[in-house]
Amino acid sequence: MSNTFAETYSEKQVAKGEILQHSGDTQIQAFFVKSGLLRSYYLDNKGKEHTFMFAPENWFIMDFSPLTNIPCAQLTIDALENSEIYVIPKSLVINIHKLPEEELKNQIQRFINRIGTLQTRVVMLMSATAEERYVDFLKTYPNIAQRVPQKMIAAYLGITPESLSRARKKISRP
Amino acid sequence: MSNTFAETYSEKQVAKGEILQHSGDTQIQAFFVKSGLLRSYYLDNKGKEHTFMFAPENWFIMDFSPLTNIPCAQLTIDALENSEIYVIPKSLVINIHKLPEEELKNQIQRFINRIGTLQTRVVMLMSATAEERYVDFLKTYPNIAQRVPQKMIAAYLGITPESLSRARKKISRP
DNA sequence: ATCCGTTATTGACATAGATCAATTCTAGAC
DNA sequence: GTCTAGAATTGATCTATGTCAATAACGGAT
Repeated sequence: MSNTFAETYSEKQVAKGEILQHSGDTQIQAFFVKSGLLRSYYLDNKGKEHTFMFAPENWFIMDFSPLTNIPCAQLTIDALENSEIYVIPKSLVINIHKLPEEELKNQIQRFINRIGTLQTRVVMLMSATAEERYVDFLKTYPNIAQRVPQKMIAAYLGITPESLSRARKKISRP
Repeated sequence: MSNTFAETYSEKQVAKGEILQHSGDTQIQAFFVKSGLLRSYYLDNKGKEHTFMFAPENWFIMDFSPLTNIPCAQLTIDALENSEIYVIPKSLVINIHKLPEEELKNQIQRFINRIGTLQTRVVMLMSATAEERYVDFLKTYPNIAQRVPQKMIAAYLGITPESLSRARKKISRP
């Protein structure tokens, strides 16, 4: 990150299990993961957790909905490992046109990448079976699969832990 | 749109059924719908169409994947109605930092809105039943439901036309 | 208005994945 | 090391949604 950018964020250590943002919060921030692993998830009205994304080293994570016409955060963000993070104020995300040109370009590219990732995710959720989605997940996030509990991967794929267990079994000895 | 912005796009009339971008294209553009209705969809390896999005008046539509590390377009974009559109070159999407400040802010907000919309879509696909997703669709896009064939709505919701037909029946007389 | 091809509906049946319940496994606390 | 709570696996069902097939309803072209 550029120096100018660095002036505006704050550094923070978070312990495994710590919650950085609650669903319903109106104050929101973005988080950049220097080391460790964060996660965002959606808690549905039946009390079920749905993993929205994992953020390992060098990833940004934030809930964009409060920047649109939705008033408060839909997602909860927590730490799956002890992590070193940068906390980036919302104003810096909204007013990125005030960033130095280099950082502005980076931020725009990050937006585009996020849109691309979500596009692929939507397409996968609509067209692929649970097993195919799991294989795709392994390919896309090879280093994450070992670091998070399987039930959270299942919650990312939109299936139950039981179904994921069966899919894994089927893949290991087909 | 600002005048400066206007210098760079071209206007175009497209007839219903016309294809503006094929999956596999390496040359990509963004389209702004002045009047009419465009659609983007993903064709899976079983030959099934999955509606990615609808773009009625005043919407932008484009396939972002070729702006990430994916080399060519994953989506096909076509016209569901005779439409008047602006064709926006890729360079203008990538180099938005060269836009006048006002238009830059608008474009950033559009990116954020798109991310927010996709976030909600992913959450819905993972946590809601087919019927719930349909009800949500009607609420979110009330004016589109009447204008597009139901099979395309089904393809947007990730269900079959048959299932949508049954869901509709159930809603009309529960 | 009439045709014809596409779209929507309906029914019967199949299946992926969910749910519930019972073990087994594992990692952290002591 | 041993305990213990949560995580993962496995088995037996259940259910939402898909598939296949047949009919009905549109809607554009002539």
